[in-house]
Amino acid sequence: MDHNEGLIKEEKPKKPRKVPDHVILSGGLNNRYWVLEVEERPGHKTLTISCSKSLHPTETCLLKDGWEMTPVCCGDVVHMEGHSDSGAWLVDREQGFLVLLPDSLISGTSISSSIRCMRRAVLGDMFKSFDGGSKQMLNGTIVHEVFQRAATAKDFSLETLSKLADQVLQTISCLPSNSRAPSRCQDSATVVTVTELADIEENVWSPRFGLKGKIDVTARVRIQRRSHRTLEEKTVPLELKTGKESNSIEHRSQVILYTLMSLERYNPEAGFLLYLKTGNLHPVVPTHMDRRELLKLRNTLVHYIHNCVDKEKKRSRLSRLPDILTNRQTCQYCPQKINCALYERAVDGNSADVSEDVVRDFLQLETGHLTPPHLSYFSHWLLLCCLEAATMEAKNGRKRVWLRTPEESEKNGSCVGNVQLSGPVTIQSEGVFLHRFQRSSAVLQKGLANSGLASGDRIVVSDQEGRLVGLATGYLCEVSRTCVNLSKFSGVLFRLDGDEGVVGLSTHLTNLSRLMENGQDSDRLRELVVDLRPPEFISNLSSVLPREAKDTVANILKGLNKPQKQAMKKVLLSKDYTLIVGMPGTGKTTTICTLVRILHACGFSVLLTSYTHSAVDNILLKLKRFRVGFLRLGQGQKVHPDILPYTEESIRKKGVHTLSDLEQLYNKELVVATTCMGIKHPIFTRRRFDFCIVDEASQISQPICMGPLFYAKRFVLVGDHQQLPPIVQNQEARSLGMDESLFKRLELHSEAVVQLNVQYRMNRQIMSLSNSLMYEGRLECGSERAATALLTLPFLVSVQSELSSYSKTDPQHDLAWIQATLLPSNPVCFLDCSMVPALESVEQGGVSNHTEAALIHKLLSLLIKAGCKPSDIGVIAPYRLQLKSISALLQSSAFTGVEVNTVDRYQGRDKSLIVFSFVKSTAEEGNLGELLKDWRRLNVAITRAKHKLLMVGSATTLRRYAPVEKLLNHLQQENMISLKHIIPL
DNA sequence: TCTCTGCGCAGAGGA
Repeated sequence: MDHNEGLIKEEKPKKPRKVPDHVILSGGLNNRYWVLEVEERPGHKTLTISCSKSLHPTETCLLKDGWEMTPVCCGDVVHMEGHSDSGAWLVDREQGFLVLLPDSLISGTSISSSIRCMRRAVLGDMFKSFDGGSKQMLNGTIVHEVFQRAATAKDFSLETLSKLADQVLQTISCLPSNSRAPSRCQDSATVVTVTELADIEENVWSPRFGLKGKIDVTARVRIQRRSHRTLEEKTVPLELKTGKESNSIEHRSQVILYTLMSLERYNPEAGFLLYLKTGNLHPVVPTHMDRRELLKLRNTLVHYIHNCVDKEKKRSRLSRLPDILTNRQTCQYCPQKINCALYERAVDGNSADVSEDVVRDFLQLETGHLTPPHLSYFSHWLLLCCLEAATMEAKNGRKRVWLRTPEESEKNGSCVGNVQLSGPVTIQSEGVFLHRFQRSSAVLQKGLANSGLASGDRIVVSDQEGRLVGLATGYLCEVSRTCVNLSKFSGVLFRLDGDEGVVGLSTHLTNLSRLMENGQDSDRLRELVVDLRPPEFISNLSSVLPREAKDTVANILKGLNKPQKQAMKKVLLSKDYTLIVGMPGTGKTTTICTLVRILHACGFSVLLTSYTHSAVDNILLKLKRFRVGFLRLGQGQKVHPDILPYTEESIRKKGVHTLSDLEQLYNKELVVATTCMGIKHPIFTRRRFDFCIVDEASQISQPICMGPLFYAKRFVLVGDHQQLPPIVQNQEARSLGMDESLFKRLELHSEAVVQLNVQYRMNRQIMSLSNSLMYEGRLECGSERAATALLTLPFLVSVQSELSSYSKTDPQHDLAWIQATLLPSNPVCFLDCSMVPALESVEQGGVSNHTEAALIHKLLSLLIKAGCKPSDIGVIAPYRLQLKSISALLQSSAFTGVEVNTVDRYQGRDKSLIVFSFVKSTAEEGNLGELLKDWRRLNVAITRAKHKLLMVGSATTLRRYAPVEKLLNHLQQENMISLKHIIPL
């Protein structure tokens, strides 16, 4: 018997009985239930659910009349609509809804597109297609814009329309053929008149139904029913259509979904479809059946989106998608064609054997140009991205906007609640509004200044009660100011949440899909990236170097050291790519800047990119000084102030009126700079470059790094794989190689690699640490001056004598170790706290070590007293929580300027003096943590100091980390200082 | 066991 029971348990997919930390459950209107059990019977399904994290008490939910087909699993979160009879919910034909995974908001268009093809809707969620769209779509966008502007101005006269059209686009020939104000809808029984516009492009998030969308027009209407002889005022959604007047299920479904998602805002009973070609207004009055069927579609869609990987024997693999349609007509215009075929072959390469002829022909047509290695590269990275996306989704902070109260969110600094509009809303520029918010008087004393939100942050505006979620998004201009239009809510209390956004990995997947396309750019890149075809070089410089540029180039080269010169030469000779390894302190930025100058002088066009905005701007700031012109693409909010004049936004302000003006703006500069993610810019539909340079390349994941490479004939990757790799959150994805950058992958072709090994940052002793840890002695000092540079401490003598006298009066305290530590002539010190002891403390959200923090505080006080400038000091720790505890001790003004940051954030930067807190110190075995196991992170940490590096940690614990052990073994006796007890000062 | 930067968005029509 026991044996049997064991077997049955094994068969059922075992889901954790415990609810994970990030899941938030609740009862009430916006309830969230956890599914504990699913029992299937013919014709119905019973769920055991609970809205309490303790999973007690439980309730039941009976699904029937088609609802039993809902793909709900144990461990899912669901939302219940309808009512329960003492804990027993019923969802059937007549009543109730079940919303699966309600915190994944699905857009109205996704759902309506799933009516025709569920597979397309799922793929559409994964891959944002790149194709610029059709003429009709462009026309649609323009006409929408014109209509909405005319509606705002309440003027539909032909003159106004054509004026507005001119504003939208200078060259326009397509206007709605019927330009009268479309405000009436008549059928025999009712007359509907639009009386007022409440909003344009209203953004709606509906966590109750798991929906989101943008409503073209929200209108106030007067409904006159002949039979009742009554007048009714209503607010309703209006969906504009510029194409054929089809009144199709898709169009109507969109409207039905809009009425559902705005239920809490104004409870519309109906919505309208407005066809601009004819001016006809079609009422859409949703029935329970309509809503029921659309929510069922939503549930199926969200199920596929969330379960794109499944686990078999602890190994994840891609799940099957809904079947491919065999109706070629529907597929003809599908933008997901290639992804549809790729996915089919990626998941099951042999499926072509069993499928129908039409499908086989389709697969051949779309993917026939690809070899098995290509397909497996695609499916491998697709799996990695799906794994990573799942981890990111679980942590997705956006749902906190509706699941957490503002008070809860304020505690971790991501929110400001209880604010009111104060003062008038002003228009900043076209469609951008400036709002002022103020704490309502009840909570005024708390103030806004020290919330976690800072100017430049993206924020989401919602109402305090959670009825109007995601009303608008915008940027925080100054504390208490934002740019969104909310003038209609003058009496409402708002909350502002920091918006991390939902990035997902759609750029990764889009790039991967692009790599598989059948076309010149993709074919070439596939050959280099996937097939690893060896890069080719030409043999003679004279053929690439224009005669008139020779002198200029020679002049520029003068300032470079030998390996830097080699790098320049290699790039010029390359036909495919060059990899530049920039070891710490070897002047990567200078090298890139010089490279751009040379290429520019030769008349080559250059696409200059990096992963982060700051890295892009660092190069541009240098470039600017050499009078090399460039165009900087990207959000002004993120760009360095000194680079702002070079952005498209700023140049446009000076007057770009015609298409040729725009063309000029995009083509004028040889050098265009942006981040790797910024490649969706329209400039890339036209322009190709001679060279693409990618900085920070060893920190960028392969699918992102290849993005800009599509647009250039040759590329240069700059990085150092001995420093930090791309960050991958999902453990399995990391173990399957997601943290291998393209830089690392291509490095096997050593003929393409140039090493910059001459460094000017560290003095000899500091450099030798890194040399023994990572570079096997290859790193060299560029000058005797750099090699011997020491920290300057003008008042050291007085500090030392103070310490001596303290030692004399208190002989039990031997302070000689501090005196030794302070000496500039002792550039590397490891302060061993094993004996103190200085134990770490593990809290939720991180690890810290208060003793190390206190020690660092003392050391810095003395060093600053001895004359070290606070701005020359950097404090580094691997864990955020430790930074917090150190910063807390450095509050006094004496420390202003000391920069406390993580290893990761210090990459690419340096300071004269660096103090590194290892934090980890534990008596027990195990639980070592990942961060310090990484050789590369340690390498970064010890190569940030120019003149002096102080390390604080417990050698006995740290020896258990292989990289730290190697470091400790290298340290000479005089570098190791063992502390016996806590400092007495 | 905790390191973090990118992103505008959903929808613009066509069968």
